[in-house]
Amino acid sequence: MRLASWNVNSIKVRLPQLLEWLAAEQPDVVCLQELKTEDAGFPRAALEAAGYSSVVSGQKTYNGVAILSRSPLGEVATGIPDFADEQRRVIAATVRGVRVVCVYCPNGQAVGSDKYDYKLRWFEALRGYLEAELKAHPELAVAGDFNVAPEDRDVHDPKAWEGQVHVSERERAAWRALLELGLKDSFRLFAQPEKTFTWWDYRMVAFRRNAGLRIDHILLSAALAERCAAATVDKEPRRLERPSDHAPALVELRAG
DNA sequence: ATGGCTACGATCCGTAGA
Repeated sequence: MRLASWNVNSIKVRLPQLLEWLAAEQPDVVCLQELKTEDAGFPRAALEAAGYSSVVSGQKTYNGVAILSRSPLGEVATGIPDFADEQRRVIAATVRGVRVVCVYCPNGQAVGSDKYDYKLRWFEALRGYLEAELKAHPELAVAGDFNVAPEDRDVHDPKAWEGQVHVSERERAAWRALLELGLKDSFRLFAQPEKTFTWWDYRMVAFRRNAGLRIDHILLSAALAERCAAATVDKEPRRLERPSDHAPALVELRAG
């Protein structure tokens, strides 16, 4: 099973690129973030025609997540249980026995801001949710835009970013708390090229300078990590005209 | 100099992203 995650930064703007990418890469399951549209505006028919069924938790202007799959999607759930949140950031479904949780974690804006506090509370709620999901579903993948660069090697210029939002100690601790549940950062299961990132600012010709962060991740439970044959980042879509500022992350899972 | 794009929904600029 080929599983991907991509923050598309508007499904309406990126649909042509998404369709081309699906045809080229043939992923089985795709977690999408930042749809920026309500469910009614989601291009369900176009994706169906491309061979993908979808489940969506959309929102106007901000946020919005979806899971696409070439196999049937079951046990669909949205949001984090017991965490009241207007923002559509989480959707989960089961595909071929694998529990897939798609997340768009809060940005946090600036350390010390209200949004930063919300980000930390949100991660704590996510941790509790994933702890329960792991117990119910040993084959668990959590894919999305985490808005955390876990280590300095995930940051193009650690000195410039020191203490900033996305790399601050409390955010990294929140990330490590997810790993402590027994989840593995799939990207780090393999030797990787240095300075592999998943996000580059639209400004400052950041992509051409590879001035990026690795903030989009696919976490795997132990049972899935054992079956993981590859974990990569596909920078190609970021090279296109009018790209998303994020690149897709992918994993290859052997049959269980 | 802390900006610089991009998307959105509302105007002809503000909010948010990261």
